[in-house]
Order: sequence, then C-alpha cells, then structure tokens
Amino acid sequence: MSQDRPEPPTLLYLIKQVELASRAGLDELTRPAGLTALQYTALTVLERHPDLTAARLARNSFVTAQSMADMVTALLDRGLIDRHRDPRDRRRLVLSLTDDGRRLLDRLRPGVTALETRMLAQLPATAPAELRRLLEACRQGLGTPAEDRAS
Amino acid sequence: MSQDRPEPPTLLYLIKQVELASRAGLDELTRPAGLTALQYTALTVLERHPDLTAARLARNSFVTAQSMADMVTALLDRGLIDRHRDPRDRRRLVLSLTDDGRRLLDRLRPGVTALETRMLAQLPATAPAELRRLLEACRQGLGTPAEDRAS
DNA sequence: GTTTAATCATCAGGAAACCTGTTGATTACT
DNA sequence: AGTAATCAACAGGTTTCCTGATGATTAAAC
Repeated sequence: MSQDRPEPPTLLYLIKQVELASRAGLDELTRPAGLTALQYTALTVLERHPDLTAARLARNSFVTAQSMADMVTALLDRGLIDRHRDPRDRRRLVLSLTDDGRRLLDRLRPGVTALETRMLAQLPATAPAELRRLLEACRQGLGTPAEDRAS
Repeated sequence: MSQDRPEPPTLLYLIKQVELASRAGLDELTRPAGLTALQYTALTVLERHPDLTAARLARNSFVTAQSMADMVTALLDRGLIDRHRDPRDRRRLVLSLTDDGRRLLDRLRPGVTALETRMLAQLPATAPAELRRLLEACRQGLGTPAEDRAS
C-alpha cells in the first residue's frame, strides 16, 4: 500500500527533462551575450536554412507567426538578422543572418559543442548516432514541421 | 557554391525539436481542460513524488523558485493541488494533489499515452527502452536535478 | 478575368512562464 | 550564541506565447 514502486516517468517527460537541462545550460552560455536560448536556437536555424520567412520559422518551431514575430523583432533590433522582400512573392519578408549574427554564432559555438559533449559524456561513441536516429523518428512520428524542403 | 550540404542539426537541437512537437501535442490535449502542458507536467511530477515542496519542484524543472510560484498559484487556485506545512520543518509548504487533480490526470492520461505511442510508432518495440536509457544518461550528464531521493 | 480562398506580415491586447532582487521566518552549521 | 543556508513570498520586469482582426499579395476556382 505505502509500498509504491517508483513508477518510471514517461518518455515524453524524460525528453522534456533533458530539454530543460540543456536549455538551462544554453541560457548560461548565451546570457552573457544578451541572448536567450530560444533566440540562439533561432539563429542557428537561420544559419542552416538561409532565406526563411518568419512564418516558416514559426512553423518549424511549432508556434504561431505572432509568437515568432516577437523574437524576430528582438533579433532585428540587435542587428543580428536582416530582412528584405522576396521579389518573386512580395508578401514574404526573407530573413538572413547579418555578419554580426554570424560572428556571434561562431563565438558561442564552442561552448555549445562542449555542452553537448558533456551531455553525452557517459555514453559510448556509438550512442550519438543512435540517439539521433531515434529522435529523428520521434520527430517524424509527431509530425515533422515541413523542413528540409530544398529549392 | 549554392551546393550547401544540409549540415546536420545538433543533438541539442533535435531534442528541442522533439520536445516542441510533443509540447504542441500535449497543449492540444490539455487545453480543453484549461491546463497548459507545463501545468500538466507539474501535476504528473507531484503524482509520482508526493510531498514535494515548490522549491524542490522548481529545482526538478531547472527553474527558480519564483518561476515555479506562478504555476503553483495557478494550480492552487484551480483546486488541483493543496498544501500544508511540514511539521518537521516549518519552513516547508508541502504540495499534494487533490482528488480533483487526480481525477483530471486520470482523464488526460489516455490521450497522453496515445501521443507517446504516436511518437514511437515508426520504431521497433525495442526502441523505447533504448531511448529511455540514452535520455537518462543525457540527463545525468547535464546534471540530474536531485530527484528520486525517497524517504 | 473576376471572385474566392489561402498566405504573409502586422496591430492590439492579454496570459503564462521565466527572471533578478529583497525580506522574513525557520532550520542547520559552528 | 551567531552565522549561514533554506524556504516562501513580495515587487517589478522581460520574454515567449496566445487569440482575434486587418490589409496586402498570391493562388485557386469559376
């Protein structure tokens, strides 16, 4: 009766836990630069996928365009990103990293890499690839956010 | 030149992606009940670890006690949790689920389980255990949040 | 080709979740 | 006894998210 077995947490919860822990670490790294973890993440997405619009960026992050607008404004104000109209679709405002944004990412990257290394420290060398495979399948299962659609 | 290799995202980013997707799914499930995904998660933690304080709950979620206070207040106001002083340490206000809170969790659980199942749908039956093992090691590596300390 | 529908950006307003900094009460350490 | 650590809470503020509405532009339907 009072003998309740620990009841293992769900996988959903474990994922949240790891994300929370990594966000805390990321925040620590990016705070000195005046960036939040989410802003840093958005910058890395723009680095990997140039010429995204705010709307696409929002879908990629499973949030509404209005939510993303707040962050885009912050990054614009700090001069880390830039934007211009797409001549082929004049509704679209295409985002791109500025040189300042690129420099900031380059400066932060080593710390982030170290954080990831620390996360994986206890695991064998084969684990990262395995974890990647599993996570990508999970993302797929939950409905991948229309990404990686090259020109 | 315009041939940029996709540059695989970091594992930290993949974890965030899966968490974002799962949070979106969770929010959809819990919104009808007037709960956010985070509030639901806090309730499940209290279910698995009765007699936690808000401070412990905060550490468990890698946030400050002040941040957790907002959510605790919301859950108290909705009558989903309760609290009382710990007679052995009168600084502590111990949290516990109310019957209403327990009922709500029971009602939401099937949907959450289905969400997790959907996430894992593409993977073989051995994957969940493997994923759990990897994620637990990651959490450990990032500094586990003083949990699972039974009485 | 004109109407209809979808998409993009944006404004307004608000809620939730985070933070720093401070204070007072209680317990633990010395 | 006195210092340090912990817990809860107050004040005030930022970031991140939402719904709802609007105008501009493109795509689809008729």
